[in-house]
Amino acid sequence: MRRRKGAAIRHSVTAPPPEDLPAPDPDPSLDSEPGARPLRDTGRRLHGAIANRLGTAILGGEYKPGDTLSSQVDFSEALGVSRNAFREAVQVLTAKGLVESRPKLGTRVLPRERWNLLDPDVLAWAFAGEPDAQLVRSLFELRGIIEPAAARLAAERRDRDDLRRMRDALAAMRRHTLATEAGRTADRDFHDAILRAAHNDALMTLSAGIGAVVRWTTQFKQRARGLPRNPIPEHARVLDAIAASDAPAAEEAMRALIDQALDDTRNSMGG
Amino acid sequence: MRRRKGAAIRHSVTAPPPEDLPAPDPDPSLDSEPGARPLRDTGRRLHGAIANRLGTAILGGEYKPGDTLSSQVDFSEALGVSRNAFREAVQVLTAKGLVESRPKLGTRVLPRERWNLLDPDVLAWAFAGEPDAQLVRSLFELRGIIEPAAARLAAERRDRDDLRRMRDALAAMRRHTLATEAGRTADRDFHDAILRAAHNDALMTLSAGIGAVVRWTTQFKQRARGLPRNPIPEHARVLDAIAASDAPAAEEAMRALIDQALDDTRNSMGG
DNA sequence: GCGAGCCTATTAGTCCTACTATATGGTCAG
DNA sequence: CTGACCATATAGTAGGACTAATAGGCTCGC
Repeated sequence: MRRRKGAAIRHSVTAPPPEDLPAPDPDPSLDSEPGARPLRDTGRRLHGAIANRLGTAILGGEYKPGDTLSSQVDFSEALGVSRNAFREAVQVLTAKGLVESRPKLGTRVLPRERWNLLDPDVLAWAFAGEPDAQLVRSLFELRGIIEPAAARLAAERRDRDDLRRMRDALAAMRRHTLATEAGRTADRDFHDAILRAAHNDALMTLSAGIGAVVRWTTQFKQRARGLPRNPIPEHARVLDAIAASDAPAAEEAMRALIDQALDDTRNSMGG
Repeated sequence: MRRRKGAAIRHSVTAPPPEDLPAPDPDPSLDSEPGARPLRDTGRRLHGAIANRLGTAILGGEYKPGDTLSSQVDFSEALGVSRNAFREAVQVLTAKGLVESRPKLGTRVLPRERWNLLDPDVLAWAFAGEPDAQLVRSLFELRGIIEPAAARLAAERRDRDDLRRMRDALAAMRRHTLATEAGRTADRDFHDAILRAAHNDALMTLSAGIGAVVRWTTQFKQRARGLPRNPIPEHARVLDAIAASDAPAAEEAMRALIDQALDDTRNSMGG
């Protein structure tokens, strides 16, 4: 009886005390009825799964800034997890600036400007539901600021490894197309390689966030229209300029690339 | 019948480590050595204080990427806190990309590129000790990319409130100087107001990080030399351009401002 | 001798329960 | 009306017990 697939959250396999809780949910001892709340699929560790759920709920607007969550006792009980696991999830959200907890006041959702929108997890939560058009626009604008500058720096500082990474990624983009998951990953790798090639730790930190944006918006474009435009030539132009150490050309090529992507995204979102 | 705790002793009132006495830890062998470490001053809540301590230790190079921390049982015991509080601190660090925990492997410090360097807390930890010159350079480079672009956008989009915030901040900078804490706060507020005036959520998120950099580096400059240069005229030029909706001038003025700040910082760091 | 696979020891993960600290809001004395 | 104080709700901390995952050693078959 060791292997209990995904169903049971309770650890105690021995029969729980019969009357210790009213338990509206039929605490599945052996039936894997996920009707209530899976809660495990969202992440491997339990507190991570809870953080994911809360995070997507907040980013999805289910809880708005200023709202107060149910008390930790009630909420953890409602989820069927220990208060401990729930608290650790809250710590994660707190660390990302989404909520704030104080005794007697409870746990409240912070105003948007406190959110760490560029945190990879937060971005993933933001794109878990329908992406907010306003947010996508903001992120593209940020890309339009960061990436051309990064391309310029990359043209000045790239080393052999940087170029290899970029070439590999571009080749992978050619092989698979952006219609495939592998292709989108390659696209993200390409942009990531450029950020790395700038040899700037602060920029590299943004890579995770920008990579997420690249990936999600690309997927979104694909879903909306057929194959918008072939993005390979634009990418190749950026690569060539960086390989040639032509900083102004690299910056300009990257700007063109992003403008095109923004244009396609705008069309597919009707904005 | 596993939990038969009925006979548990009713929490003896004899407090084990009472208040004023710092409770000389019997065995300060492992990770914490001097018994007189308050551990509460670093943050209001205990797990926050632990996170601060660990974060500064990691950012300060005390633990290097790949290192494994002592086991949670040992470490929490060495700190004299419950494993619970310690675990919550670890969750915070995990959320910021500093460490990763897995059973049997323990808690390991992640490679630098996984760190959320732009997280305000992480930046604070980075500047808690001697700032790494390389990191400061990276952050200034990022400022040089972000802030001129933000100033350009601000010139196009600023509203009445934005201008008021900027004017107030500049006035406060004039009143107090950068030699005072209030003056540095005003400096940060000025830059923050510009980021806000760009009306871009993603940029606003960077405001917290950039604000921290502004503040810390300014303080550092002050400590190193007397009064380097009067930065007010440069700031005023930026404000004027934004007020006049002159986007190119705003961008250029901001670029000049940052170049000057970078120059001063470089001189004071000998880099 | 050597590799596949079981075994074990270690460590994080989860749960439970009880208690403390903090902040709000209402109450009562002055 | 005002201020101090108490009641209450909620997060914070503690410590103990059990579970799950897994690296590394050990056994055993080949």
